[in-house]
Amino acid sequence: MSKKCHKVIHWFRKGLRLHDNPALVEACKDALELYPVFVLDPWFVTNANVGANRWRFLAQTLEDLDKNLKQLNLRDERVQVAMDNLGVNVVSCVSHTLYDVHRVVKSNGGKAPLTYQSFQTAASRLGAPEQAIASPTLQDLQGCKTPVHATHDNEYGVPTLKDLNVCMDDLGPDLYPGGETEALDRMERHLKKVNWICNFEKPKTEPNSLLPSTTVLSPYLKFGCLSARLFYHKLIHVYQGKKHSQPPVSLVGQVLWREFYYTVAAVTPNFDKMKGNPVCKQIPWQENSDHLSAWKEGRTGYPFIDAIMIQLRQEGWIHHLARHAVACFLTRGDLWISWEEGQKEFEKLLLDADWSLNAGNWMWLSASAFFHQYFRVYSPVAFGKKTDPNGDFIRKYVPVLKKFPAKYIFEPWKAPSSMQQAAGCIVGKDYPKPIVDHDIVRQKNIQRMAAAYAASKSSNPETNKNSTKEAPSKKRKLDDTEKGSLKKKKKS
DNA sequence: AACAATGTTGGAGCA
DNA sequence: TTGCTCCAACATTGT
Repeated sequence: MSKKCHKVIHWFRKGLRLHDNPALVEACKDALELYPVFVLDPWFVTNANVGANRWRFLAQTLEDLDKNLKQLNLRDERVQVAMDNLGVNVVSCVSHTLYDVHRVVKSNGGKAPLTYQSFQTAASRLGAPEQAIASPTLQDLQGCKTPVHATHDNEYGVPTLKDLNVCMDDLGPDLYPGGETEALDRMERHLKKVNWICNFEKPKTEPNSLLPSTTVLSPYLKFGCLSARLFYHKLIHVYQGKKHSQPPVSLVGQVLWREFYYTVAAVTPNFDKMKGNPVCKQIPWQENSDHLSAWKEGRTGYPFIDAIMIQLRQEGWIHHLARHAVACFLTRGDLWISWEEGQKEFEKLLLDADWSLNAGNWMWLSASAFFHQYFRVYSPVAFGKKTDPNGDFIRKYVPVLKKFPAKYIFEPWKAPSSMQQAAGCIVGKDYPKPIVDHDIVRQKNIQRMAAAYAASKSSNPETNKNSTKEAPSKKRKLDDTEKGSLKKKKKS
């Protein structure tokens, strides 16, 4: 069948794995000589927004990939070869997402789906996602050599963190090692918990547990150490014949959220910016470098927010709802700073930082797109108490506060000074006072959001398809009372 | 055609 | 303790 007559380059870009890698299998079929390469652009090394933990994850992933490729004897022949760029045939395959996202857009009438439901409907018209394919085997590679120079490892081997100029002091504990091997192990460990898989509902998981309450497969999906299609079908297999949760809250639903953001991002210009982004509400955010650095460095004076930001910096992963809390705080909730600033910091520090998801979720949380109920504001005090009334999460990540009693640990500035003294932490000296008064700025910012929404309506009414006539505020009040009475009707 | 219902994930105050 | 209201939105689908 296979005609092993070509010299083939397999360019590893996203799918840093052997399993479910159709382009790699395709390459193996045809290759007399195979050159698997991963390109680390020197420009990228200098300029990319990548923190130490994320560099380490990538280096570990490349090490693991290199090891797995070696097991396929993909580098056992050391032959001098002259590369010939003429007649190179490029094969690229969809395997980073469940679907070809452009087909999903087409299925949605050529428009980006702006709700999860419309995305789901459009995607389901395409049928189930394709099955993941097997890793290439030694059999597949019979008759194929991978010529390398004797100096290969020195010149083209996996770079060390030192090569990458990573600041070793910035590295936190190595909780989530990179690589396909770890990804598959981690997935299998979770798949064994059948009841947990079947009952999983994302909004019910905890943002501030001491151990992650979710799978933490996101970094592996981001780098392609794990195939989304493989995870999807493994989940469907566990569900077979059992009652199980449904999208959007289920685990399959989480993979579909990823797909949703990939789909919208693929056809939306300037998706990672406010200006020139047709789906993004234009909001007059303000700059405040003091507040921004306090947020980044975990010095806002709100222990729940600060603990999350410190966990992010140290460990490179925080729970989805913790992201909600700090994102709301930075933008529409408290600091009124552009979501683009938060996006940059997440991109640098999150192991799972994924362009489409990062931008999409920041727009969601700042009520700039997809989500519009801007009066739903997370309290930096109350939200964390629900799942961690004792404040153990805060005690772990902001240890200066650890001696405060539970009653005050979410708002230490309210503790009597004798208690602050006993705890060995004076607020304003050993731990900052709150940089804003949440109860006050919350009100003010809701008003600002209302104004921004109203402005976008009047300046750009044709984006609203059926707004041929203006909706004056009196009319709006009428709608409100109608809504209220309807709610009552529904209940009775 | 017009209108109703629906949607991952808020919180305070009050009965 | 639970459930409702207020804060006052938008895209999409169903009737």
